[in-house]
Amino acid sequence: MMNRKIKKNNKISLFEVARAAGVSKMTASRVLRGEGGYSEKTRDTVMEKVEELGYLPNRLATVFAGDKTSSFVGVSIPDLGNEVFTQVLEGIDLKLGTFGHQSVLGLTQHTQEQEENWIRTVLSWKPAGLILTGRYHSPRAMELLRNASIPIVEIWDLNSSPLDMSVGINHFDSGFDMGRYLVGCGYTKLGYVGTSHDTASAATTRLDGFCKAIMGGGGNVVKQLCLHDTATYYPGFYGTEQLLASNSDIECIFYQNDPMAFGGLQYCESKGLSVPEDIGIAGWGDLPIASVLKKRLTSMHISHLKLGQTAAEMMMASLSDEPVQTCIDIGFRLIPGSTVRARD
Amino acid sequence: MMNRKIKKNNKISLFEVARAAGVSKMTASRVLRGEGGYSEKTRDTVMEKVEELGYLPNRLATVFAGDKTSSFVGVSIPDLGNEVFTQVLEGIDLKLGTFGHQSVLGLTQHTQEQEENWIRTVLSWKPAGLILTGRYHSPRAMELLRNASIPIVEIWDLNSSPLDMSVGINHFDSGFDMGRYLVGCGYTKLGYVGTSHDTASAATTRLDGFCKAIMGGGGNVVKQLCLHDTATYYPGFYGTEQLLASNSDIECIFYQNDPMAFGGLQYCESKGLSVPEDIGIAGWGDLPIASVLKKRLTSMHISHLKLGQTAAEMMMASLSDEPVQTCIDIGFRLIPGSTVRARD
DNA sequence: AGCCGTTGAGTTACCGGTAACTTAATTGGG
DNA sequence: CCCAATTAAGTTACCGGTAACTCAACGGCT
Repeated sequence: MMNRKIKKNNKISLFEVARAAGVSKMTASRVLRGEGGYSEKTRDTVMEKVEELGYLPNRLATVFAGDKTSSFVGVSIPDLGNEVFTQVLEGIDLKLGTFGHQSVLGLTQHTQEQEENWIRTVLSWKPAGLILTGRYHSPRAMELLRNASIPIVEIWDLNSSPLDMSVGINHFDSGFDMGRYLVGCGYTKLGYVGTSHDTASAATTRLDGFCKAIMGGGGNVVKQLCLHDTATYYPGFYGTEQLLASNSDIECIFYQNDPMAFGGLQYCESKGLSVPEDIGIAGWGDLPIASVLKKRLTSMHISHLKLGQTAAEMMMASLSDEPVQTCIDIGFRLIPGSTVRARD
Repeated sequence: MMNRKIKKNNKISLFEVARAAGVSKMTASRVLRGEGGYSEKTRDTVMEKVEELGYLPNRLATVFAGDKTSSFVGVSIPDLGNEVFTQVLEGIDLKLGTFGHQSVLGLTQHTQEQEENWIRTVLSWKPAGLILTGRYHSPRAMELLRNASIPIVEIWDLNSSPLDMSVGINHFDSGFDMGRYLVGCGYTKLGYVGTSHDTASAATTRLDGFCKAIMGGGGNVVKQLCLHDTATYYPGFYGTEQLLASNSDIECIFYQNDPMAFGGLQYCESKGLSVPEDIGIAGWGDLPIASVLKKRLTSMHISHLKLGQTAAEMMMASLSDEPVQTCIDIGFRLIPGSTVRARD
């Protein structure tokens, strides 16, 4: 460790710079902010000393002094094991970066309790704004958010009456459309494999929409399997095994996302089941892996990166008091693929 | 937008709480920090008012006042498109969270310039420490880091003479071991597909180790393909196509990571090439996708999550002045798999 | 010459906590 | 019963910037 002691030495604050340059703190401050009100000679002297002393501004002081907000944006994401969210996060962070803002990460692990704790903590740092995944928050969190009086973007799950702003897709509709499509393909006995064990989640909303479409189309969602696991490859694999073991008459399976669907595909292949002849497989999210499969995976395309970027843009617009559309639907697009029967 | 105006109203600072409770700011401060030096009655009154007024402490002020560091830890990661890094980041953030610290994210996009800019910005927030991916930083970044006098953990690429602390693996050795293993399988004409176009990267170091082992074993790395793309599925697919188009005699391909290797597998399957009969495929990283493939992918296992957690633990230990091992090797384990020929 | 506007500064106060010190009230021991 | 030790507070100053104000010097114009 090389820390601690040095601290007292390298306390190069604006004052030290100003003294070295033979001016007052205020003048140095003005130079650094390019505010004007100083001669060229003074500016050069100050900048020279800044360089010489290796002065690093203390933004804490700036924010604190001005009683303004920082250039932090708090970003909460359920987890990073799900590629969907990492893409969204990447979109957010890169876009925020272009505006000189930083993301403070919060992994909620799909619990409102963790989210609430994180919100409380991050608010104490006076962030410029918050970007939250999902529309469901604990009552206390809601109160904190309402009192925070900073811009808030709720992403992922489109929210027609957001706390402040919202961008995402209508998950119910996306599930519904997939259901309707599969019904149109002639399937009547469907199954579902996912991991959400929570009514307040987008995946559950998709499932609701899916079921409605199936029922409405005269089909039946024979079994909905919600595993206690993360939504990735292997749970898709063994979830499929479980599903088919108890309900061998299922004709087609809808998965929470593409990695799970891929796990299902692999299970089918390992058991000699042909897709789509013996069983149909439909994913959700249209993730990069789909690009290399020999059969195009039936899925639902969402522009994750764009979603994140849009969230960041809304945040920035709101911070600069530009007019902002409070609710943006990113939309989705069904990828017919060839892992389900062709439509009649 | 519901922001701005309210701000002036809800400026509930410690002073307001203290006044409401009929005590001084200092007493309220003591109560909140549980420092002692107050009666039970006073404590109850203060806590009641805190609750009633919805007081949220301003940590900016605390940090600023004490001239101490915050509970932020800056975490730089090349990108989030690579599952390897998202797992590391998840490990870091979850572990930091248990210590009440937050991650400030920085995506460097594999450039030292971006890293340097991010370091400068994040340092101005007086973070408690920094966790950086990689051992290569720009000269100015190095200077900033040395002067920062906060704990720094360099991860991913093990660094025997780190700035402060380091945790990761020896990439050269991991590449070497893979090379030696493949030579042992009887391969003499090897190929490589990756995306690093940068000498200062762990992937390049792996490739160096790989080449050394192959050469030393009497084999030959016929072609090294470094695409200008992100290291995921599709580049693995078309990279394989390119590689085989120009060098059809290659017997085995080593990939920068598992997703690329999977892309390669898919390419081979699409062309009717049998793996490992016609061509050998070796990945790196042992990512979740490997768990569902019908043939175990030959790869190199690294505990990404543990790497992240260890980094966070080292950081926390250093912050609490506990003795810390400055250099931790997380190690790797070769997964023989069955996508390369069996050893003689 | 006298006046005023502009330029290039400096001064003061403050943001919201906390360290360090002081002070008043209560308790306890000899 | 009085003085010392303890408890439960209050006061002051400060962290590092910046807003808002003040001030001096200069030059151009009538």
